[in-house]
Amino acid sequence: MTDLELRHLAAMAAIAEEGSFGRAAARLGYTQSTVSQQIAALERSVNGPVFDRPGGPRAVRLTPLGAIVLEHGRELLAKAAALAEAVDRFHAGDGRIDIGTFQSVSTVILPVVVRRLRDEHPGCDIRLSEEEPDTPQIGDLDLLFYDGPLDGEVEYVKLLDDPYLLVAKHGAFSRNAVPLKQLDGAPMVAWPSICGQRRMEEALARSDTNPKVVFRTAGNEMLLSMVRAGMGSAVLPRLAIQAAGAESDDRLRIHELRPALPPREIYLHWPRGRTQSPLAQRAIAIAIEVAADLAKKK
Amino acid sequence: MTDLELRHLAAMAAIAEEGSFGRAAARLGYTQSTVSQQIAALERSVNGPVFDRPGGPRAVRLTPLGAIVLEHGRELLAKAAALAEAVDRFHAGDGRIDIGTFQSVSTVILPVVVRRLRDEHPGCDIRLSEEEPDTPQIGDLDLLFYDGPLDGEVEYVKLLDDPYLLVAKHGAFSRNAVPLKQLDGAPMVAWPSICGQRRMEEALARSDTNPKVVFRTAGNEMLLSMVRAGMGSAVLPRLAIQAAGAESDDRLRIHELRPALPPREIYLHWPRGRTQSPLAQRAIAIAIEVAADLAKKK
DNA sequence: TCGAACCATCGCTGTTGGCGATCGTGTCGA
DNA sequence: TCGACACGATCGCCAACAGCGATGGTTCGA
Repeated sequence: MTDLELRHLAAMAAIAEEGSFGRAAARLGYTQSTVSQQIAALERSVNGPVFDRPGGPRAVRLTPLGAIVLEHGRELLAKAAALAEAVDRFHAGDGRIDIGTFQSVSTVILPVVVRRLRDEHPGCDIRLSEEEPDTPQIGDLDLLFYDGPLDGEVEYVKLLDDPYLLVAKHGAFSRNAVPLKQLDGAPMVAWPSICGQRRMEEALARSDTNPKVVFRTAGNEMLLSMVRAGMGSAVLPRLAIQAAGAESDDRLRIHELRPALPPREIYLHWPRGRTQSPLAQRAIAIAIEVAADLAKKK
Repeated sequence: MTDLELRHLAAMAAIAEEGSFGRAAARLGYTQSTVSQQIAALERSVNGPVFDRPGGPRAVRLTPLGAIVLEHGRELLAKAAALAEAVDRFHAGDGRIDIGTFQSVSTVILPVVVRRLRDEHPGCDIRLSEEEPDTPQIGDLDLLFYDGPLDGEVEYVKLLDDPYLLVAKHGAFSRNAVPLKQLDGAPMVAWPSICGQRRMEEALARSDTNPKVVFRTAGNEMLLSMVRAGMGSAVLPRLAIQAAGAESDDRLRIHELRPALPPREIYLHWPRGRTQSPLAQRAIAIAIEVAADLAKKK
């Protein structure tokens, strides 16, 4: 079964269409004798003749066995062509890519990356999944955004530093730059304490600043509403603030912190030692570009 | 596209299932180095790695490209297996056969042949076609029954001689053997004058015997009804008489003719120079057997 | 009867498929 | 930390084979 060769089937199909070994050979770029031997080999492997050769200038003709072989053979050739085309598409950058992200990490970067990827490769199949917050694992993902470097079988790049800023109700703080200490005991709304959020709060604590967190949610809109309502202020990464449109809201004011907190770092991870698809490689490149643009625009 | 080989895909599938080049090699009956080279060749033809080799005792793993190749590859292998199975079935005698017959030629033989063929090969696809009476051609048929040998690109065997007998109303003729001359001017019912029928009537004429044909039809039942009704007698081949059940009808009597007319000869034809399917070969053999049995039973 | 258009076959050659042996490498246990 | 594995990659070798050109055998048509 595995001793039949696609080459032979292709020759057979060509002969069936041309009606002659010689013309088929010319079409395929072979010699007549080669094609003759190919068919002989094919006939050996199906254990019977596939063409009747009437002799003389009359066209060869499929035998009943030949009809069966060719019928299936054409399907095989079609599948082989489909495979070749799929491989070409893959190399051209189409295909599937699985991207993971944790919570709201990169609500700004990821959408831009996805859009540019779709623009470049309209046929590609981009799958996003928001991972559970407790187990940062690459798993079967091609790419994973996370606010910090991960351990294990991964490689990564730091995409950018995302500085923490204070969002407060307009008038709550008079200066543009707010001393950290001023937040000690102050009412705050915040993200759930996972990952980077926990690191940030630990950094606050190391500066003897312990705000009173009165509400936690992962929803940025909700947080800003709470700030506007006077529940408290919020310490958020700049990208999250921009994405939520807090800058253009007159009721809110963005302050820097003094001293500045260590910024949230957004990392892009991918499995180490695994061959990346061209699509994934492109996605990494795009993500780095987009991050660089964001960092430049400050 | 045509440079990929089923062998390589089979190796790839085995590796994907075994998780190791070596185990796959053992399963396929190859050496590890051979399998390694097969995959190398495959990777050359798809222009990229299909497995990541982590090194050490860890299992190899499909790359994204490999996943695509294997996905299509499995289909290819399945198609190849289907081809092999179809070929096997063909050699076992299943398959399609087109049988042609002219008018009522072999109303006895053909049904028996078909029944035995179906019994031997329940999966076979037997197609019968009754041809137009004016153009005896083999065309694309595998087998053709005809009452006489045909010219052209055919081979044939004579299956049997089918003697012409006289069917008359009981009491119309006193003797068992009726002299031909007695039919001269006598009323007769007969088949349409085609093929063997015309030959038979010409033989009558050569003996200066010109019956008066009062009715023609290809329907044997109809003919016998006419005979019973006293319209005339009928000269028919023995097989047709037996098939119509005239022998067991008290109102009818079967007579021999003196001298006997040259018998109807039933021939089986098949295209010359074309390879026959095993099924067709078997059908020919069966037809010859059946005809011999009929001739023996007289 | 010859020529033309076929396919089969033969000898040859460069390539390749498969093998055994060896090497490099990563993992895991002592 | 360091061998002892368990892998796949690679090398050299040999037999097999694919493809080629030339030749031969058939069949049909002029």
